[in-house]
Amino acid sequence: MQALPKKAQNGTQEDHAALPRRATGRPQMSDVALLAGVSTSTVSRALRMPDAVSDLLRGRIDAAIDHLGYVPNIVAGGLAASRTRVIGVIVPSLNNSFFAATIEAMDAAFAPKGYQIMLGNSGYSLEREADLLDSFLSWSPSAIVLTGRNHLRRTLKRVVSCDVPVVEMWEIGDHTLDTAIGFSHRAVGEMAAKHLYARNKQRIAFIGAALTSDLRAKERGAGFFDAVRAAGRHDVLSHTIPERASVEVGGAALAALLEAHPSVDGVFFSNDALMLGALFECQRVGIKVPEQLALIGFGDMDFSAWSTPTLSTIRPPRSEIGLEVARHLLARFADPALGGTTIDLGCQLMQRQST
Amino acid sequence: MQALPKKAQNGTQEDHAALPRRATGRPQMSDVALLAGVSTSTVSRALRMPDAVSDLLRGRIDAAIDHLGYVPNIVAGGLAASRTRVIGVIVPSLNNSFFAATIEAMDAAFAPKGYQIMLGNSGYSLEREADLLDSFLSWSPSAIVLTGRNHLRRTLKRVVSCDVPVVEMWEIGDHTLDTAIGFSHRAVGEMAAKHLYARNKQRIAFIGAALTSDLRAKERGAGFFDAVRAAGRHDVLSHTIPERASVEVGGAALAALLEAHPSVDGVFFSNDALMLGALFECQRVGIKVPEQLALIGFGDMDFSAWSTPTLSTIRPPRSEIGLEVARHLLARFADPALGGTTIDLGCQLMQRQST
DNA sequence: TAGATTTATGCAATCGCTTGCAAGCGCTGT
DNA sequence: ACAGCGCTTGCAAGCGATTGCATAAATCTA
Repeated sequence: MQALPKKAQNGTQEDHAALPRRATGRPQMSDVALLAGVSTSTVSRALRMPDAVSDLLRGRIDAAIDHLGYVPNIVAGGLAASRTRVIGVIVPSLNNSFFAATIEAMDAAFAPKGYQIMLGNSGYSLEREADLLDSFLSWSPSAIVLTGRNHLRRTLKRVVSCDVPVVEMWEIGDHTLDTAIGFSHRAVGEMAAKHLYARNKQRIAFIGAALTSDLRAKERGAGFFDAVRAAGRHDVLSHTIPERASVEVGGAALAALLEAHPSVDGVFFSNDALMLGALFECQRVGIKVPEQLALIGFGDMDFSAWSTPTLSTIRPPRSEIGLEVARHLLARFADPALGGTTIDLGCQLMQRQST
Repeated sequence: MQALPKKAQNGTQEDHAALPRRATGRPQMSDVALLAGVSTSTVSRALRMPDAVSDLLRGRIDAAIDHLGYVPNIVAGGLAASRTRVIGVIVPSLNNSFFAATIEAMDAAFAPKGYQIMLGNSGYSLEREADLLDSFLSWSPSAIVLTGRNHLRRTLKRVVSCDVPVVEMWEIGDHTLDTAIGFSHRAVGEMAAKHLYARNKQRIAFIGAALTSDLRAKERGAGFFDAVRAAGRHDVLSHTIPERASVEVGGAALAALLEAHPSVDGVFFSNDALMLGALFECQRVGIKVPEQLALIGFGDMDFSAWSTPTLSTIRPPRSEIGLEVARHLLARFADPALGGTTIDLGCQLMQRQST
């Protein structure tokens, strides 16, 4: 395809000669080298490891680069180096502001170092996660970041056979695939239950959404029940729904819970959105919060601190996770010996008016 | 592949010879070719244009591919073809659920066709947008998707000089860089004002956040004022704040507006989050919604349909935009003659209890 | 049945950069 | 004066695919 679209005069000086088969039209490293009077290897080094090149040449090269407006071809570089500065990140959802904050923070830390996040959305499906992983690996990424500790066998297999740094985020536990950065969801559930008891609530319950796919939410529920049992109560009250957590389903879930167990006086929600829906339901039917019913959630979403009443919740280290993942990986690229660590960033109880 | 980490037997037959300098350890196209008894060009064609290859060979190739678990090296392919199946998408924010929904939809449409979205977060900065564009272009993407119609000169320059399909989303207008898919924010503002008047409100106002950077929100405000003036009112009431829209700032903004203009009886918010904050403020100080004060927002966020009272809002075609962008681009890859269109997806007034 | 087309393959030349290796250079110590 | 050392630099061989062109085989005229 020569004629119309592109032009491609990347030849040495005469552009009458046989045109190259393809061309990007942009200046390339050899142009920079020519202009600076050095070889391409030196240009490459000036870019990759600046202090391996003398000040004199580095100056000439830099000048040539911005004279030409040279932008390296990352794809060519990636092929030659057989790895790209891509970080494959797989999250279960984008709509969920938890992960959005984590990704923003991660990206903010990676971008200045020249690493590009490649985002994948598994939709809480482990199958899809495995597929995404495969397609990410074909980019020869510098690292892979997965959400949670639960993966398909083939995911694990691929990941170990590919010898690429992997970090699991947003959840920690005993075993570790490689590196885990997050917090214990079980501890979150326990914290919620203990807090409700501390606020003198007697019959406390758990409302969870989409627990079959959102295993971290399920863990929070399990931690909650552990604490209930540890307190000597044996009636484990809960209402769970198959739908994804949202304000919409929160109200109905609360209504259903109260219908089944009218004496409940405190509720822990697997997610703040559910709790907000429940708060609206309380306003609708005239339940006093927190006097009649105490509410505590998870996530510390935007609205929780500013609703009427304000909502108690447990705040996960959303951006901290992203930042820490980036930090860890960056350190590891510099020194591959690192890795295999588990970092617990903990969670914070935000006590507000609803409890 | 067998031997543990890397091994690299991509030689012709004897692997005792000097090992290659580097190797990925994964099987490559030549392995597939060898096993299927064809040349690599045939394998490549079987992958790229299946019906250019005979059924017999295609069968053998497919078998070889999944026998070896071959995954093509996208980077090598990208270099050879001088373009990758990457779509560079730049949005102003990820936390904002508007764009998250658009991206999810776009990704869902692109992924099955083998295109990978590369996401960039400009943080509402045009400078950063331009930088991101540069770094995306060095990936030789198949297309670039930008948010909005407002860009730096150098962004435009780069984009035209690179001869890559570009679509601007979430906003349309008269001029078009290449293709625009979205809706008119001015029309949204007008719709809001007209609706408030239709509900018999007399003194209506606009509350906007971060209008200097969020030019689409500003447009919505401008459309609102247009309609106010068209209705013969000349006191254009508004309160704007520099912070980004959030539930937090919505309450304070409403309080400030009412302090300055106590007679206001209807408010249009540049964003639903602001409106929710204002609703909480109303609950706090005992303002009756909609009797004393009507509220209408923009975005139709998760909570708007389920709050107490439910909130009127104007719903943008969030996922529709993503889907349409993907559709357009996919069609265009097949037939490069397309392009230069503007698609207005419109917005929908969701009338609820707050007006 | 020979000649003209139309497929279906393979050959080999790239795509634009990275990097192992070796050569060049200016010093130092003896 | 020269071997030895460290630091820069260039040479050239890849990295693993894609694809223009040529060729072989199959199909279609006349």
